[in-house]
Amino acid sequence: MYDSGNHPSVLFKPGYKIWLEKEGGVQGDGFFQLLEHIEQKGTITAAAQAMQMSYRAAWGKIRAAEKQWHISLVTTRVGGETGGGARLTPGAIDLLHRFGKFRREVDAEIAKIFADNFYS
Amino acid sequence: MYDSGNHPSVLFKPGYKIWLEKEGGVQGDGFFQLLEHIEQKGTITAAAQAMQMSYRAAWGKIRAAEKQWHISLVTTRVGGETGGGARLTPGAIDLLHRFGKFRREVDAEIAKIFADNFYS
DNA sequence: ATTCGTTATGCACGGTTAAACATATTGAAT
DNA sequence: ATTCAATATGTTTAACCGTGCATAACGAAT
Repeated sequence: MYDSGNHPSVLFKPGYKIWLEKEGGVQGDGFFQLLEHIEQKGTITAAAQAMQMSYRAAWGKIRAAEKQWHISLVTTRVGGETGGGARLTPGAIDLLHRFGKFRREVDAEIAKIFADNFYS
Repeated sequence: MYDSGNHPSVLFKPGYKIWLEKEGGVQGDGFFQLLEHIEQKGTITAAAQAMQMSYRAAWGKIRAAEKQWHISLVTTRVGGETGGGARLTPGAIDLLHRFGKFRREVDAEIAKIFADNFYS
């Protein structure tokens, strides 16, 4: 019925999620990907579409992060010939780069640690 | 209103969650703590109380893990003078130790990586 | 046969979170 | 003044998950 004979450690994979916290506010991969898309596309609307989420959801995440973290992350302009647009603040760009590097290094390190403990 | 003047990286803390995956089944800290309590107390009931969860919830987690992972983790006996009891299988003990070490090493490594990227 | 503490399991309820809906508003261009 | 694309919000719906409730079965001891 059960294969308790085999080593249990085999076939397992590590799962994890990382994020940034500050005063109760937490944001992870999804949020920073959203910021990245805003930087590329120039509008929240296009960024939201790229992430397959509603504009409402995207806007809500940004607002929540700014409110909880007490930081300005996205500056917007409304109206005009293009309807409007959005850009990242220098602070957001800095945070984006730091988180990206943090994530990549964590990815590599967790893979290594996991292999050490589960494939030996 | 916003303190975009200050370096945004300051005051942030890293957040994360790690777990083990196998064929869709995932289990993390809570589950392994539960196993640890079962090992110490000898019954699922006592282990559940120690974790402030219902017996129902504890039992459900164990069953789910065994079913999804196709591994026997907890052997139980029902009835008798003590009413019954539960013990960990060798496979569960092995997994418990591996996860514990995995977690401790990840804890240390993430703290280091975070400091490198956010306090520099 | 009765008691007792534990395992075993279905089911119904509630709360938290995410997605969907519905409207305003803005401002350059024509 | 009308159009247009995007920002800006409140409100409502739906889905999911954990928790608790209720009940049954088990087996050694008395």
